[in-house]
Amino acid sequence: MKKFGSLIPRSFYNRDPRLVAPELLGKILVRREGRKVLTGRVVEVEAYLGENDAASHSARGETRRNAVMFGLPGFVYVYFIYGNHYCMNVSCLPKGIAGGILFRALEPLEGIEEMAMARGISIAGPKDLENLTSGPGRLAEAFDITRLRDNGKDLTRKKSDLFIAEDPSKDYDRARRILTTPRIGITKAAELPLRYVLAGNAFVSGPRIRG
DNA sequence: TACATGATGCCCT
DNA sequence: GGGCATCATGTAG
Repeated sequence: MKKFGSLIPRSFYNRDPRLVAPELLGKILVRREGRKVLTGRVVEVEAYLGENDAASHSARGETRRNAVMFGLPGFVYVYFIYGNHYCMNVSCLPKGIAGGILFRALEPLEGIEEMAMARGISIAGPKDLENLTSGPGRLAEAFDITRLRDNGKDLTRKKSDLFIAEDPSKDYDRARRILTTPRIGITKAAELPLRYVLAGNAFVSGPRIRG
């Protein structure tokens, strides 16, 4: 049985992040580590816009750090935050127009032992599994996503060691329900409802959301 | 060159 | 629920 389906094409990302973000839920993030494969289902994302979004890194124009957000859609933007954590985004909209989506939580599927190793924890119970990739810093650490290794990488090439694919289990796709909430951990434009989660999913970060 | 700040997570109460 | 580690980046001087 196939673990992940067809690759998501660049045209998928060549739209407003507010349209791409909810559709990204349920897709599969794939990391190749040599012979091993790590996969996780996207269960929580946040949209970040361009100039009209004060919370976005691209709000004040292009710099060397945020250049990927202004480039072609479907590329990885990784930044380092709070001296401790990496966060992973994918660029949206055509070249020259900023926009992107932050990956906030995954449901780990394959390579759970490798992820736990990367996180420096052991899985002793269901709570440990739920916390494995629940949060932007956590999922980046579990998938060994760093700025040096992954920033600027093309997510739409299957030969890449990092890409996004369809979820082949259609039953899950049918059952999904999407919830929209304000974004987490920001001070500017905090009221905008640009966070998207799969309702009721145990791997969503933050307080439990019933659905 | 210096400094303030942040799209977080962990540990302590 | 709150404090804090820790550093790349951006902006000011």
